[in-house]
Order: sequence, then C-alpha cells, then structure tokens
Amino acid sequence: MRHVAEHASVSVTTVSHVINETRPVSDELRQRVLAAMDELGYQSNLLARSLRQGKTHTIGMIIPDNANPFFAEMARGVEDTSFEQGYSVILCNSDGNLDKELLYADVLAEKRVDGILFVAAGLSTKRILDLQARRMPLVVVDRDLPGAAVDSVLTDNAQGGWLATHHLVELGHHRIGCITGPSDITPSAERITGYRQALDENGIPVDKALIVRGDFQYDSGYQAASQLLQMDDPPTAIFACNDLMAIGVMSAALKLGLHIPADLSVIGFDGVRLASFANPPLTTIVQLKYEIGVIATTMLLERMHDLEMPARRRVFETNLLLRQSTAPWKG
Amino acid sequence: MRHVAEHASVSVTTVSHVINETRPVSDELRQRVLAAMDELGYQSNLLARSLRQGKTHTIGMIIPDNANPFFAEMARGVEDTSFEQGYSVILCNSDGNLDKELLYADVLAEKRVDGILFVAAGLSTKRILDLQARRMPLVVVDRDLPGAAVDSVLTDNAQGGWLATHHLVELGHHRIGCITGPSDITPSAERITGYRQALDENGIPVDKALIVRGDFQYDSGYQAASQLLQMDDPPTAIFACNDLMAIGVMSAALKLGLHIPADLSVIGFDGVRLASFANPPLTTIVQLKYEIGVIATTMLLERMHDLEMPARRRVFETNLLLRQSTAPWKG
DNA sequence: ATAATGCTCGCAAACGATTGCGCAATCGCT
DNA sequence: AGCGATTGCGCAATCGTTTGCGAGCATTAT
Repeated sequence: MRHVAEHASVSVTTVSHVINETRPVSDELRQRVLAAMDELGYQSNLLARSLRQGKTHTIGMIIPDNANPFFAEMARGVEDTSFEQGYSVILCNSDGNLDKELLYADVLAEKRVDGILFVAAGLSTKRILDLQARRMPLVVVDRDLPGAAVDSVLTDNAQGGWLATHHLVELGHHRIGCITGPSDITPSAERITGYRQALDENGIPVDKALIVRGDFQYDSGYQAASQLLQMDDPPTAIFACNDLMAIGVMSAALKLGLHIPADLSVIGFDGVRLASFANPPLTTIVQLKYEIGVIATTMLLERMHDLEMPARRRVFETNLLLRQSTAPWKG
Repeated sequence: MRHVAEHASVSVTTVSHVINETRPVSDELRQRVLAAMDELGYQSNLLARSLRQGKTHTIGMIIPDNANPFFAEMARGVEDTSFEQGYSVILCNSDGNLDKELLYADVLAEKRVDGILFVAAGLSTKRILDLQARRMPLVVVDRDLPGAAVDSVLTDNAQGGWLATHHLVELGHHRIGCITGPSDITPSAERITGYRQALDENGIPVDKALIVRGDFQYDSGYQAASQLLQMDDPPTAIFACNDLMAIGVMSAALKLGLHIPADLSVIGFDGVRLASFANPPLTTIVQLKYEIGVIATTMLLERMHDLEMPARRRVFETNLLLRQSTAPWKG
C-alpha cells in the first residue's frame, strides 16, 4: 500500500479511502490510485485490516467429521451462506473428541474468528460459558445444552422418533424393533422417547428386548438386526435411529432370506442421499441438514451483530419420506 | 499483552520471550509473567503475530463440493494432516465454477494463507502462474495442468480404466459397455483411454455404440444403462466411470429384471463407502482419497518451506476392489 | 472584506504482536 | 583490581492497515 501511495504520489490515507470508499476522493486522485494499484498488482492485506478493525470475516466450524454425509451436507449449508455473506469458514474435525474440540476452540479464538459454530459437540456448559465470557459469538447445533443461554438449532428428534414409529404402527405393525445410538448422545435418546410415546399412544407395550443399542455405523445395524430377527418372536418392523444402521438392517434381513418390505419393514433416520440408493429405497425420517446449516450460520451472523440479544432456539420438525422399505403388515 | 506486562511489571518484550521461549528469561520473571497471564486469562492474538511474521499457519482448500463423498474424504485427509502440523484449513466450495474459484483464490491470498490446495479445479494455467508469481505455494490435486510447473498429485486414471476393463475381459466378457463423465474433464477421458487400451490388448474391437456419456450422477447412470441394455446386442458387462453411476446401472438392471452379476457384471470407480452398501456390493476401482489428501497437504507444507524446489508430481495407482457385482460370463 | 462553510487531503497514532540493538549488571580470569 | 565475556532485560521500530484530527484552499454568505 505504501508503494501504491508513492507510485500515485498520494498518502496511504487516500489510498485506503479509495479502496474502501470511506470518504470522498477527487476523481483525479482516484484515477491515479486505481492505476497505480493495478500497475503494481496490489493486494490488500486483510490481516492488517483485521488487526485494526477487530474483525476477521472468518468463522470457525467445529464438526465431528466432515466425511460423514450427514455433517457434510450441513457443512455445505454453512459454507454456502458464509460465502454469500462474505465470510470464510475454518473447518475443524473433532471426531467427537472433547480435547480436540477445546483445542480447536482455543486456536479459533486466538485466530480471532468472528464466531464459532459448534456442531454436535460434546462440550460442557462450563466451557461454553467460558467462551461467552470472552464475548465470542457462538451457536450450537444438534446438541441441547440445558442451562446455557446460548443460541441453538436442533431437530425435534422426539417428534421424528414418534413419526417413524407411528408410521409403522399405522401400517399394522405391533412388534417394532428399535436400534439406537450410543445412549449418552442426546439425539438418540430423544428418538427413543418418541418411539416409546408412539407405542404408548397406541396401547402397545414397549418390550425392552426389542430395543438394542448400536453406534450409528453400518455394522452395528447389521449386528443388531441379526440379533433381533433371530429372536423367538421377532419384530415385523425395525426403526433404526439413522440411515446407515437401517441399511445394515436391510443387509442382515437379506442374508436371512427375508424380503423387504414384505417380510420386514425398515425405516431409517436422517435422509442422507445414500438411503435413496438402497435396495429397495429406504423409507426414512428426513432432517433438513442443509437448511440447518444455513439457519445456524444466519443465527451466528446475527449474534455477531448483537451480542446482547437474548439467546434463541430454533427447532426443526422432521418429515416422513415414504419410499419402498415399509409396507402394511399382513398379519 | 500490554496488560500482562504491566501486571507482571516487565516489558512486553519479556512477555513475548517467555511465551515463545525465544530467549532466556530468569526464572523469577518467567513465573511472574506466567502468573499474570493466567490471572488475566490472556489469549495471544495470532493476527498480530501473523502480520509481523508473515505466516498465518492457515491454508486454503478449494474443492468442488465438500458434500460429495469423494471430495469429502480427501478433505478429511487434508484437514487431519494440517491439524497435525499445526495448520488450520479454510474450506472453499467452488462447485466447479471458475469464477468462484478465482474469487476464493483472491480472498485466500488477501487473507495471507500460507498456501492453497486446488482440488479438481478448472483453473487455467495462466491463473496458476499468476499466483505463483506472487510466490504463493500451490498444489493442484486431481487435475493435470500441462505446461505449468506446479506440484500436483493425481491418480492414474488410465491405469484404473484399464484395470476395470481388463478385469471384465478376464471374466470372459466381450461386449463391455462404458459410461463416461462429461468428456472435457480429464479424469473421465483418461479412464476411457484405459478402457480402449484394455480392449485393444485383447483384440476386442471397440464399439462406439457401447460408450455413452453420463455426468457422474446417479440418474445419468440409470439412463445410460437403460439405453445400453435395450440395444439389440446388449453388453454383458458395464464399466461406469464412477460409483454413483454404477449404482444407477444396477438399479436400471434390476428394473429390467436382470440379475447382477449373473446376467450383467457392473464395475464402478472411486471406491466410495456408498458402493459397499449397494446390493450386491459393488466391485470397483478404488482411489486412495484420504491418502491423496494427506500427500497433497504434505507436499504443500514442503513447498511452503522451499519455494524454489523443482515441481513434483505424484501419481497414485488404483486398485481393484473385488466385491460381488462382477462374475464370469457364461457365454 | 471578512467570516463561515465545505472539500480534499495528509499526519500520525493506533491495532498487538516480534525482534535488532544496546545498556547494565554479573561473572570469570589474570 | 581491571577487563572482557556473558547474561538478563528494555527501547523502539516494524508488519500493513484504519481513522480522528486538523490544515489548506475555494466557495458562499454576510
């Protein structure tokens, strides 16, 4: 910038003002400056600007795993809306590891990002308060932090669990298996709540033997289904708490010679693309992943403009996406 | 930092030196400084440091779409190794849009990232040279830029195409269909080259009617396969240039009442997880996506240390991953 | 003719770190 | 005791911007 100034025989002040259009500059000088700028191939140094203005136009996104299609799509929503609003996003994969989350959060804070998006983070309420004390704008996605006044966007997992189960009940199923995630993670627990509630409403007793724990991975769905289907009185339908496990269920059923949906109805959760390629295409409960990313980012940007605003909470309803893995029960 | 200095009654110089351990400091002062630091909850300002040192410890990654599982996995490799080496990565989705790529590249340069990773970018050689002229460390992934002396890491697509085709030939297939990507994208073209070569080597004439263009999406695989399978003399095996299209092929075959692999062998390309969940699990040519990300990042870091080094080029061989969608031809 | 107003621009102090240079005290040696 | 080497620290410049303040000049109003 100094070079540009000299080359155009003006002060750096003037150069700055023509760049930012932050105060009127006579046409002549403006021309000289612009000419000098592209003659020298000038590139502004956003570091310096950020240092001065206290704004980096960058946000941090801490996410368990960007290669997981569920988070990948959310991330895409985040990146797209950040881009539109002139922000860059720093990608951080935490693998659900608390230490890594904290480390990332510290680095991001030191890099002076304008805000942080925590996706499905395992962080403690205390740590959140810490960051808030440092006046860092925050939004947490897909995790409910009771007791922390922090912006959050979540999906109504209980409603989703209810929806899935209700659908199966309506089809005439009475023995409905359920494959959960690691129980301490809230989304999974809430989905089970919805499952139980739907059964209750229809006067169907919940049989604990029909609820088995998975870990959200394909294999665990396969294992759990194998176990369920070889019971004396096996379920006629299975609700898997995510699509990947649901696909595992389908494989297990296939292996046992069962036809889907004739012999077994299967429903998943999330609505990842993968599910539509299953055979038969998987009926599932869809979450608006991309939109969640968009909304979360929007909330974060708003929070950055006004730190004092009361915390907001946005919860998304889920929808039933009817495909071909569920059918009426012939019994 | 000034506050810390005052609070410990030392100079900022000393504070800086205890933080960075960049010159000996007496134990007493060190203690005072450390105490002051955590008493005040000091956080260093990496912006200022970067400005001074000309290093941001941040790299930019420009990628077509982080929600595409193929790129997502590469991105994960990039992020992991960056993290290990103490770098952050700024995520940029270009959608293959040249303007977006250029815009991102400019922003990254202005934010003074220490290097840029271009993944499957459509950028011109000229533009690359531009950036190099500004002494920006660069690595391009998955695109061959003839004539530019730039570090690159690619996969041997011709070898992969050959491998796929050769496998089918060995199984006794003579009429082998091929579904390509948009032809202007180099990876696709090279895979066809491998396909032709394998046929040539085995004295099988290439029938142009058996080569149909897709766009790397599921639907185009479905369409193309429908077309191929309804020919008078349909292929007995199909090589799809990526897994998504291969899965489309399988759906089309299913719809026509064909059994895979008994009536039709199908092979894909990429080796995305999705492929293993297909029914039957898809035989495919796997690219080491994660490793590509790792290597590319490593090369970039090395390039950052030595800008003058001659450009390097790393090409990965592909491997045949045998699953259950291909079988010997009974004819 | 003078004062008031408005334009256009530059000076210099920030922002928060790093770092070359120099000063004072101590140490070791003869 | 004298003198060089060593050690431990601070001063102030620097990185590349933004921005409050004021200077100079022309225009207009009184």
